[in-house]
Amino acid sequence: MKDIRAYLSEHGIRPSVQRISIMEYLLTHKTHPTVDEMFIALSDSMPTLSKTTLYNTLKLFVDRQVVLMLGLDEKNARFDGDVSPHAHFKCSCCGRVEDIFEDELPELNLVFKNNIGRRFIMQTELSYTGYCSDCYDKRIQSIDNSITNTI
Amino acid sequence: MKDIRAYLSEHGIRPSVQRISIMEYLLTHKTHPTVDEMFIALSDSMPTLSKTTLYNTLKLFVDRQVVLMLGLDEKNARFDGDVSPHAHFKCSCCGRVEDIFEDELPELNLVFKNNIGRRFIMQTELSYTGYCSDCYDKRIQSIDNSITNTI
DNA sequence: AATAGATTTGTAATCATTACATAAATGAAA
DNA sequence: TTTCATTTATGTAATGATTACAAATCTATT
Ligand SMILES: [Mn+2]
Ligand SMILES: [Mn+2]
Ligand SMILES: [Zn+2]
Ligand SMILES: [Zn+2]
Repeated sequence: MKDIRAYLSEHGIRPSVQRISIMEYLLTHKTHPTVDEMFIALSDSMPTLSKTTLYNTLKLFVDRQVVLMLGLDEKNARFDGDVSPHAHFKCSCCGRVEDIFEDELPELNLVFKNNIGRRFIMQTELSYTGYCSDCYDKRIQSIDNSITNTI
Repeated sequence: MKDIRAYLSEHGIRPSVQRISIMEYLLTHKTHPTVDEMFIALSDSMPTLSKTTLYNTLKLFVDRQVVLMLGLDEKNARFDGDVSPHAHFKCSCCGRVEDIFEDELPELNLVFKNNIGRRFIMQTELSYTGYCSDCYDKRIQSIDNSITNTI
C-alpha cells in the first residue's frame, strides 16, 4: 500500500518490505496481537522473516510513536497500530483485548493529559481487566444452570 | 504488628512470619518495589527467605486483593500495598514510580468503574510515563546550559 | 509425640526478550 | 554498471524474570 510507505516515511522510518508488512498488519488487525501471533501470521506471506526483525521493527515503531506497546497482558507485550487516545480491556476468561473508545467511556479524554502537577506526561495507558460481555453471559448462564441442576 | 496479622486473616491469608514481613514491607514502603528490591531489603531481617516464597506470597496477595501488581514497568512487575483507586506515574529518566491521587488528578475516580458496556470490570490500571518534576527541571536546566555554552 | 496439612525452600526448567555477529539489501558516487 | 558505505535483516546464543517441582520445615490437632 502506497500510503503505508508514506506514513512510515513521514515518521522517519525507511519503508522496507518487512516494515511495511508489519505496519500493515497492525493497521488491519485491531486485535492487539502479541509478537508470536504476528510472527505466525506474517510468516505465511514472508517465510524468511526473522523474529529478531519483528522485535527490532516493533521497537523502532514504538520509539517513533507509530505503534503503541500495551502492558496490560503480564505474559506478553501486545501492540496497537492505533495511537489515538483510547482505553483497553482484557478479558481474563477468553484473553481477548478490546478497544474502549469515547462512545463507551466518555470520561476517557479527561485522563489523557500533557502534564500532572509538575510532571511532563509522554504516555498514558488506561487498562481494564474483567469479563467481556460474552464471557459474562456464559458465566451467568452456567450459574443459572448449576442452580437449576441443584433444585 | 498485630493489625497486619488481622488484616491478612480477614482476607483468608494465614499470617506466617514471611507473609507478615512481606505485607509489612509493602505497607510501609510506598515505592512500588520490584521483586528484587523487596528480596534484597527483606533478606536483611530474614536471611533465609527464598525468592520463590516471595513470588508465591505476592501471587497469593494479588489473588486475595490485598496487593496490586503494576504493569507499567515493562521490565519487572511492581507491587503496591495500597489497593485504593489511584493512578501511577513512572519517570522514564530516573525510573521512580509515583502515586497520583485525586488531589492531583480529580478526574481519576471517573474512570474507575464497575462495568463498561456489558463488560464486568475487576481491575483498573491508569498509568503514566514521562518526566518527573525533578528530572524535568534538570532537563530544562541542561538545555539552558547548552544554550549558554553555545553563545 | 505422632500425624496430616500447609508453607517454605533450593534447584532446575521455561520462555520472552535482547545481544551479537554475519549476511543481505540499499543507494549514492565513480 | 561497478564500488563502496550504510542500513537493514537474519540466526544463534545469552540473559533474566518467572514458574515448576520435589524435598524440607513448620503448624495445628489428636
Ligand atoms: Mn487499541
Ligand atoms: Mn500506588
Ligand atoms: Zn471473554
Ligand atoms: Zn525522574
